[in-house]
Amino acid sequence: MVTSDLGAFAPKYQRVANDLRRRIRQGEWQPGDRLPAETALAEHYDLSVPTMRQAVAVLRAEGAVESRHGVGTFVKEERRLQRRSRDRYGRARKDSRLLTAHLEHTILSAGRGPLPAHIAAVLDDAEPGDEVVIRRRLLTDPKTGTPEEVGASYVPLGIAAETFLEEPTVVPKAMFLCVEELAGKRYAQARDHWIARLPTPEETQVLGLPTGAPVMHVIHVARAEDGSVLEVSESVWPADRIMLIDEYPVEPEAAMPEAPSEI
Amino acid sequence: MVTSDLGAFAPKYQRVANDLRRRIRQGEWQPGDRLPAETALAEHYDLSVPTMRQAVAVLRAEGAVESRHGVGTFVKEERRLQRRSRDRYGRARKDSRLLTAHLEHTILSAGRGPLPAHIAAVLDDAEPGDEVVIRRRLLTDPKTGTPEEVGASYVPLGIAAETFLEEPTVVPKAMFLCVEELAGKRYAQARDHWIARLPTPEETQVLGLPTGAPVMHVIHVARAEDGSVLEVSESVWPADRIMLIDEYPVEPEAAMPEAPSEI
DNA sequence: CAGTGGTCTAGACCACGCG
DNA sequence: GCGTGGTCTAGACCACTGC
Repeated sequence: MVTSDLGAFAPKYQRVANDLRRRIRQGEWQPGDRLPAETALAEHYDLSVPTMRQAVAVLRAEGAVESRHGVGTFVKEERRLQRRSRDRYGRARKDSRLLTAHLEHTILSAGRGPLPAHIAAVLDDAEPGDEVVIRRRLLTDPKTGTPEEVGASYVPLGIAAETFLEEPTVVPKAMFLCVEELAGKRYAQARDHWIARLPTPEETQVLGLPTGAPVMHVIHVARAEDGSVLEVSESVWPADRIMLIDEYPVEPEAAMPEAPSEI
Repeated sequence: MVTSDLGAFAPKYQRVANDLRRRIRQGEWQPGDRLPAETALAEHYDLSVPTMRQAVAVLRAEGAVESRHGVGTFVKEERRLQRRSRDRYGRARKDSRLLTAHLEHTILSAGRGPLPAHIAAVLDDAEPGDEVVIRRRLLTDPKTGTPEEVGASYVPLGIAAETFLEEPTVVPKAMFLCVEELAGKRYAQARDHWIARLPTPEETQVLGLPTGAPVMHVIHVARAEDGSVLEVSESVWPADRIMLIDEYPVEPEAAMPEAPSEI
């Protein structure tokens, strides 16, 4: 395979961003170290300051560095915490990589409100604007104070109306156990919708994201055996801090080998 | 709940980006429509052209608009194709939302090479640099010519060496069936690792991504009953075109309700 | 106070696609 | 040729932090 001349004619800000990325990976600056000031870097690379800033902005959006206004630009530690999609149901709680137990849970708001359109879009049996109980939460690393996750739960009025789920306090036990008790039904099926995107302005603010940094967004729909929705829960994480894990058995007898596929 | 004054003191380029986003959502410009030229927009919003460009760049990274050099900036259709994480094993092939069957498969390269570090990082039983058979693929929408997915498969030498998997041609049937035949073992367990991030320069080029647009990256590890790796497959999609779906049964008896959790 | 990054301007020049 | 977006420059001014 021929190595392409990728980048030979790339714009300056990209070539410089690539070079900075390489120097960081090679350990020229360690996590926590401050990079030279943008004016100094601009001089070193023989660039104007705005173009140099554009190069640094690339690394900032990637999560490789973090800029603190008035202080400097620092190399970030590359730590992508692993999280299982099904941790919410209590399995694998003993796994040391589990996150949420270490995080501080805050309820941003709780009460009735209209079902957002992006939630209704993944449900066949609900309309945007339907009144539901909405609980918005924020999870923060108590050690660093860093916001790690922002999310919300949507519970049908028939289950949550006039209950403690309308109160803005952390629930006494795992959320799904509360809902099971109130609904009188057991969780039976789940469907997750995983999206990567850029954050909304609100998310940028709440999560303290740098401009251009993407987020991972999961909408989790839980239903009872009879198919009725018990709870919809959505979570948004800064993309550079998370890796979502999904383990499952393969059932080869279900295979239908008719179509060639490289996947 | 009090509506925050978010954006009242936000930078101009953000306020203008928000306004453009709103105008697009309200249908002032339909998908396919061309936005006014940046100079015209700059005049309308009483901004300098560079700042106006910065605002447009936000929408471009979000996937809301697409700029064609020398032509103009156009509103993109919001279509997020749904794809099941486990389609590769032939289930749900009848689902009309399944993607890969409609796509054109191209083998970019096939042959032996070292296991990349980011793949070894999710395996307990392999080291970066281990020699494996690597098949790199590109999936393209034949109607539009748009690249929709770039990816690779990594198969242990013991299975794929001296076989047709080292040839850069599309395999005659589903990949996992080929590997099962060659290995003499059945696929039994799978583990997926889902990451959202900004693309590498190579991915930006191959997928034709605008600057700042994120990608979704999945590493799929398939093992036999005895725990040996049969195949590792990774896929990268432009984030704005995909929603990954994961369905699974909930087993409430596995719950361990000891820890309060809002998730 | 000095140094840093964040925003914004004004304008030059180029590359691209189309008529 | 002309209008478009893509890149780059030079510099101003501000906001934030830490000494």
